[in-house]
Amino acid sequence: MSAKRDRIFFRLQRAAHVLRKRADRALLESGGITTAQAAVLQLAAERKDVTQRKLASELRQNESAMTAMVARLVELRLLTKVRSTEDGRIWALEVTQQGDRALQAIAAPFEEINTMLEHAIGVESMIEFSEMLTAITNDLGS
Amino acid sequence: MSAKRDRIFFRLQRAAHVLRKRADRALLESGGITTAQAAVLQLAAERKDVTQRKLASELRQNESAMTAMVARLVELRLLTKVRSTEDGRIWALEVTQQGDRALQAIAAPFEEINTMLEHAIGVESMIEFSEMLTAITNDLGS
DNA sequence: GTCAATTGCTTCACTAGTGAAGCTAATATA
DNA sequence: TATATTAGCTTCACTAGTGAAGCAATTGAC
Repeated sequence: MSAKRDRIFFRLQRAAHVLRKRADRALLESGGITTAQAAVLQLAAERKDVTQRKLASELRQNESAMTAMVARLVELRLLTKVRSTEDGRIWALEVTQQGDRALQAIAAPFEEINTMLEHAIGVESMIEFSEMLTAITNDLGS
Repeated sequence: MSAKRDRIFFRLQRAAHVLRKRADRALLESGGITTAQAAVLQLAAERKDVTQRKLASELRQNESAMTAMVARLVELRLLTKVRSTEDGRIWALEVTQQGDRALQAIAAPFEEINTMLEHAIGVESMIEFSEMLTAITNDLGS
């Protein structure tokens, strides 16, 4: 009984892990970036005036994780980091052309992954599934 | 459209991450172990003759991950690792009393986490949710 | 029975995260 | 207008994973 309930947690972790492993391989091959890097780049590309703090809170991570991630992305020349003129604590982050190209390169393979996901859980259950995940994030998020 | 589909992947990752973070804090406080360590210890406790290879494949991880994880667990005196007499490549793993105690100590807080999970997604949807996750693991698992 | 292939594990360099402590710039408060 | 507080970021030591390359023990093919 308890054994079975325990399993839900691990089942979720395992599914997420398996999926990420797959996606990482696909994205690395096509665009040279990981899913974690893609998440940050995508947020930085679509939002204006992103700070590391905002990225961290959106991704439910520590600010220290963003420091490291942004450093890697800058090193890879996918992102630039310039001190803001308005606030001396903030970094103005911007996706480079190379960053944009990487995002474009992963679009198709990412679609494929999502199609596989859709297929696995059934198209008609997608919305419900999505809502469950959002509920978990909202209820358990810190 | 594509933007919305992308999000499913990240939603799953975010939910898993949030959940793990919570559980790690709870288990560390009560039993001094992480969820990843709990997963390995629990498998080692309930199965007989586990090898690192079997653990790795069950958890969908690399064997190198198990080498490191088992080393940490041995260091923490939660697991013992003795060369098998039948096969000189295999390690006979065994959960120590301290390991058993840790597993007992996390049982209740783990139940709590699962209750919160159940609450978030709705009790009546648990089986369906569980099946979706299993489907993902099976379909996408390497 | 020998030798090639396979199995089980390890090592290495790497990404990606946590949480605690600390530093500097900006903002309130008195 | 000082000064205390807060906000944004960084550093550090750590866990936890990947994937490639390699090594020793076992097994299979002839």
